[in-house]
Amino acid sequence: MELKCKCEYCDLRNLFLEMVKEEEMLKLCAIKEEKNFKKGQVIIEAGEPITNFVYLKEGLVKLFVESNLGKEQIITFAKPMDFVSILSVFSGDNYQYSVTAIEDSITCNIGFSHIKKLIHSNASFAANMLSKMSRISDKMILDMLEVREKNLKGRVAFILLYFANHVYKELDFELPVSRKEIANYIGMSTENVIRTLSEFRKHGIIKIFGKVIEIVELEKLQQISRLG
Amino acid sequence: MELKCKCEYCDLRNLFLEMVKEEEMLKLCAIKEEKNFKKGQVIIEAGEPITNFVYLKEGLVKLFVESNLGKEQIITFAKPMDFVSILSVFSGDNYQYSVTAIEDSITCNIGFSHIKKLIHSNASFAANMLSKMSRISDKMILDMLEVREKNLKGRVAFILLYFANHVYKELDFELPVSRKEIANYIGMSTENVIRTLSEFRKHGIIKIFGKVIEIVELEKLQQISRLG
DNA sequence: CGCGGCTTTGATGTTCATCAAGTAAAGTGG
DNA sequence: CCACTTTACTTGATGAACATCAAAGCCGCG
Repeated sequence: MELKCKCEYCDLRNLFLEMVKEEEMLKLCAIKEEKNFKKGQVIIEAGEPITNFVYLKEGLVKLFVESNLGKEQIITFAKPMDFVSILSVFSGDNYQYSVTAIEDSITCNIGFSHIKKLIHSNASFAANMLSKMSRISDKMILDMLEVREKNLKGRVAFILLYFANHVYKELDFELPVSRKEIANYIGMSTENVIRTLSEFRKHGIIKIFGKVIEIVELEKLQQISRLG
Repeated sequence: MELKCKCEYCDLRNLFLEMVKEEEMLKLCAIKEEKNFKKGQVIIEAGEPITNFVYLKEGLVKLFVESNLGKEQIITFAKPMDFVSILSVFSGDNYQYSVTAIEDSITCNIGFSHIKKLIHSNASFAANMLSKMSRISDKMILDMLEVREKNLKGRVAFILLYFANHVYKELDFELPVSRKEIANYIGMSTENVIRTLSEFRKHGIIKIFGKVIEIVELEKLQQISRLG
């Protein structure tokens, strides 16, 4: 059988567009645009008008806003198959959050007007979107609450476990973020993030080779995250 | 003209069900159930299976979760016309958050299966829901971030202004929440919330009569909230 | 009336931010 | 490729912000 469109085999299709008929799919496939971003490049700038519906196909990104005094507040990280733009996409005309690649990334962009049309004409698609959005917003809120109730050590342990368990699925990985970015995510100072990492190292809980982290005592780290 | 259903004049209808046709409306009207809750009563318990789609018609409620150690973490407050159940409603089979009345409240409940049917058959309704949900989740997240970047005084000022500006629209109002609940919302200790209120009082920024608060120096309070 | 929860204030200690200073790493222009 | 600049990282010292503990008054409620 001839492959009419690469999208047919794209995981994103299964995750987000499963409710779309063949015919629609081909149309979207023709319209969609893939974009490459180098580590550090801006994908979406808060305040910009929403023109595209953006998925992350490969890589890793951070969502953040700037606080009153220009300090970056990281809301969450997103992996492939996570949304990138979806949260504010339906809420207004402008993006509420900025998105930046923290690893080389590829996005799949679909003109927003097309998605809008789809939603207004295909109830199953809309329902599906609703449920996905709901799950994502739930998760983000629960995550923020979980982080908030922890102390410094607990928060640092939490983010290490996040990368180990949910992103890389290895105990040995290269941190895609700077110490400062960790600080901006967990809401603590950079110095104290570093101090805590050093402390974990001194106690033999982790090993540090620059950006590379190896979790040695997983259970201890989990315990710190739970109780902290 | 004969009034077939009280819902025709309900504000909720305009806000949430505007996309529904007359015929559907009458059906929902017959199905819907209004419930009264006294201050303090539980409306939704986290973990319960989702059976109803719940709006707040009158009153004031708090949404919260229990942290690991049984400590209440308040996520947000909801006024009439705000959602109550909508956030987790589409994300899974169980409520993720608990909801309790902090003032005498009336909810309008619609069996969830009916809403589901509507969403799957009426794309405009689904699209409308999507946009409302998106706005709410955006607002909640931005609020949480805003609170997080403030210090103790800034946070207390923020919540006073929230009640004054968004809930009661008066500078003189009765706090519907205990000091402890304020603490659980802004993520600080009860004692320090009290201390801060006392300090505001000593500085002539507010007056306190038990639960009743009068904001005297609005601009100062706004300044504290901004800079804090 | 008396009990338990809410409120208030003070005293104390911990946690964390900030400041300072130095090293390492990474980008930049010649 | 090297000097230069900038940015990231690290550690220590200090002080501020905040939690916690303790004790007492208050209020509502059975």
